[in-house]
Amino acid sequence: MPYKPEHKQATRKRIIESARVLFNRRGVSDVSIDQIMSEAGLTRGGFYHHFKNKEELFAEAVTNFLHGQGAEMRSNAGVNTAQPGLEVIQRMINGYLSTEHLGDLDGQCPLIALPSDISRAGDTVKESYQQLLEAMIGLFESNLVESNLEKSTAHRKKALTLATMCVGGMVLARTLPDQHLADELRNAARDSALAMLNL
Amino acid sequence: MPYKPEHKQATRKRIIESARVLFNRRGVSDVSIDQIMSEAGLTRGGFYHHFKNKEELFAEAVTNFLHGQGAEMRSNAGVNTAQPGLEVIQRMINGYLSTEHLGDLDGQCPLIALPSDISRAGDTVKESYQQLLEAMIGLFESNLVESNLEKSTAHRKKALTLATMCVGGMVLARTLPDQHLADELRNAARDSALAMLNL
DNA sequence: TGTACATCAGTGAACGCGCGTTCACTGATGTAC
DNA sequence: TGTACATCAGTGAACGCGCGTTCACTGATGTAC
Repeated sequence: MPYKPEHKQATRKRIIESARVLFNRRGVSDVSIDQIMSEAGLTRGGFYHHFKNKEELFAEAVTNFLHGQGAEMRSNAGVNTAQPGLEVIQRMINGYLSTEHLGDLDGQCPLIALPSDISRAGDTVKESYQQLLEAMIGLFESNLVESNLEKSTAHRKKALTLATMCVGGMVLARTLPDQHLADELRNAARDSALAMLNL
Repeated sequence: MPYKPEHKQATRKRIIESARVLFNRRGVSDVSIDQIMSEAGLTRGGFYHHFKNKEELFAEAVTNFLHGQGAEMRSNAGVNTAQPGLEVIQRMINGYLSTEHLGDLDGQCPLIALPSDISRAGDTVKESYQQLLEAMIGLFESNLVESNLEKSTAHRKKALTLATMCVGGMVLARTLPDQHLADELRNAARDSALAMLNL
């Protein structure tokens, strides 16, 4: 038997990671399989040994973020390491709406970089995207529950609103040509989100 | 002199309107100039008598919404006809985050349909997009000023946050495959936005 | 330990196709007389 | 009022190009002996 199973696995990961970065930079339609494979140090022909088609790769790229940079963002907010509570939410909001995240074109959350691409993609992609959003909503919701006395339906609504503000603020900030307005909007979203925590 | 000047103007409008609808449905990259011209009842060759290139048409399509359907949305909220005040904002939020707006793929606001396309486009497009967003922020801001006693910096921040919630809520709702979650999120955004008005 | 070999990850030429854009043209129009 | 004509909006064939995908192949690998 030629090559160990890990070898193919590792190549596959490399293609997904290359795709994730290029999609984040230029969108799905404007990045070719040639470019993705080349960025991964491979040639185009090999692509179909790893994926059924471009759409499958797209879904994998979103899922990859969920378990990679996304998990890192949640971990930076203190999930699993810190005491659960509003401080975890606070760190997540500050991180998500930060200047660093806005500037990190390669590492940014796909919720920000690719909403239009995803709304036009197939169900597999959309489900990956939904999982990612649900991870964010879940982080907010569970850390609200532990922290104050509101009813859980109110918590749920608050968690959904916080997710809307985080993603919405960043999507708009990324799109505006006027940097000052972009910052103003992002800061307003962040402050209003933090204000909802009643810290 | 052949044809009246209005004739070319009218054709140009027809092309822009055709583009606006098709872009809304399928995005900019996935709609061809052939399809746009054909939808407008013309053939591809004539396109360059009206526009420098596809990008210029994109910018025009966004601006067209601002003065067309967008103006209609603002007018439905009661701008210029009703007493200025929180009720105008309330109607705008309810309309923007409505089931009707979510279902209106052809007539929807480009802020919702095309954020990713715009973030990758040139400055002309981005400026058209910014004008559209500023119209929304301006509606919120000016109708807050007339209505209560907060400081104007607080009004500005609130207007920016409301715009984030409206656009963010709809962008996310459009992208989620689970209709129930999409509705839940959109309703949460709407309720939280309305709650900021202290009606 | 050394070698022959089966496997299959990766290669790169080729496919048909639709794209954005160009251009020589055509023919409906409004005007000058 | 009727006609000859200049204009230019609109046509459609053609361009080079890069796309997603297919496929016959090649050669590095781990294994069997």
